[in-house]
Amino acid sequence: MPAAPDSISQIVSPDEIAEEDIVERIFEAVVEQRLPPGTKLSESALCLAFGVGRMRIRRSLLLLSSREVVELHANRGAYVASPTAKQAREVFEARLALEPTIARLAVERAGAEDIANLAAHIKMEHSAHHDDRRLEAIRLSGQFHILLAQIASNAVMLRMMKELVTRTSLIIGIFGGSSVANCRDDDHERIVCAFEARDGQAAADLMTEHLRVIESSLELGKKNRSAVDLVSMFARE
Amino acid sequence: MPAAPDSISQIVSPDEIAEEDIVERIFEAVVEQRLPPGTKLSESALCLAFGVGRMRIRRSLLLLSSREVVELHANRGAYVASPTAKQAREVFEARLALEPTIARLAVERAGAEDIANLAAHIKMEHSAHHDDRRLEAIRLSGQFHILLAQIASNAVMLRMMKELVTRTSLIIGIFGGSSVANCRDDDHERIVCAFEARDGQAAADLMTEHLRVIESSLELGKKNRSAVDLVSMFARE
DNA sequence: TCAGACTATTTTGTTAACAATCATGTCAAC
DNA sequence: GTTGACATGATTGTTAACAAAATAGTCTGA
Repeated sequence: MPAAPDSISQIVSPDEIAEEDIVERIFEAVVEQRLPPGTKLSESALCLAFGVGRMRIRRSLLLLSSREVVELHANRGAYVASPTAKQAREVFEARLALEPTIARLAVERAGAEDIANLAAHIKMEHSAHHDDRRLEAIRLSGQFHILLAQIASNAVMLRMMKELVTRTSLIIGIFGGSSVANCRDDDHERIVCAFEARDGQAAADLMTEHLRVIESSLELGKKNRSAVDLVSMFARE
Repeated sequence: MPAAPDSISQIVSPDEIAEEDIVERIFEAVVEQRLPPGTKLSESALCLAFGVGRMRIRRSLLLLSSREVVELHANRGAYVASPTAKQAREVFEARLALEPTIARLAVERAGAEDIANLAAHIKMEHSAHHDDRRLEAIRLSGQFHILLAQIASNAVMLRMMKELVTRTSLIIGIFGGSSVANCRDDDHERIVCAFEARDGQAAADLMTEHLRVIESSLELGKKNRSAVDLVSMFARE
């Protein structure tokens, strides 16, 4: 019998973490490239890490796999996904279909506060980039695109974008040539300028160009990493 | 010791159904409106229906909820989702962002066989509509949009479209005025004509118009069905 | 020294029993 | 007769033990 059932209206019990949060946390870790492609995600380790039972971890991994951020191999466990070149092209094709529209909608619907947030975000990106805080820079770079989807106020597209941004981090981890950072924040700045000018079409066009630049900076059609990599690595000529 | 481990390369054991198949089956049932919004999906019933254990049903329901086709209420079970008007607008906004691009890509990539399949599909739609096989007509109508995504050869967008088409069926079930069938198959026919003319831009434009017509035929901004419905239903004026 | 088979341990997958919550129906009191 | 509390039944959520698979390690034999 509960002593004081006064305001138990907290949605979740305070000491337990929901699987949605676990999914979100792993998404973040992948975006920041703290979890590189192919990393094994053993159940026991995750149980320890999050302090929850195996069932909850199992459900979280299933959700992650349904978003194609982790691969589930039967009887062998869960691994951070390693997108193929084909999948990489598909992800960018989807982003090119979605994000210009998102940018246009976001411009139409942005309030003064939203634009202020965007400006502040750009500043944070700049300073992170300037101070060589690489992890933070990567995280903010992805977050910018999420922020646009939030301003566009469309939950469906927001969810899609979270998945696509996360997978893009994996793609950059695999196919990103050594020099490639993530997004050039100059591009982001120009997009914010389009916001301040209230020019939706310009924002959409800039976004299209931005995505094209990122994709073309990748070395698709090259290594697959792992199996094939070894073959070519030791090929004699 | 296996007697003949010769070609056990069947991916799944033959007598057991995978949760992916269960998800697919329920998707189909929702598309065909055999599972109306709000239908309770009790675990025991589904266990009986698919002849599998509770765990697999549980996982399937989790996957379905992550696609927003079923709602999971804690301690109360799973129900077929009842999209709100807001969600309906978001779904159509996402479709308007994705499907014109999909149509254009599909035209670019369609082989002779694909176009033949599309023509055959239109015929089936016509005959189903003519013979008043309503269930079949609805199913084919949604299938047309999936077929385009398949021809576009983009797994990411194909998965998104399966979700959006399924949710659209729920939306039509709730907000579709009495007269609204699903898609007018004339629209589909015109899109196939654009394929035969190899005119990607025309296909994209026709798709945009097609989606706008469907959305505008809905009665959004009206009933929510269920709770609110009762209030207004018994309101004295 | 290396290859192959065998054993042991770890890790994943499944099942079943248990606990908790919610819905239904009943009964008493006003 | 209606409202409230109460008890019962059914359904969901969780835990723990068990089974199966895969990996790692060891040993034997060329």
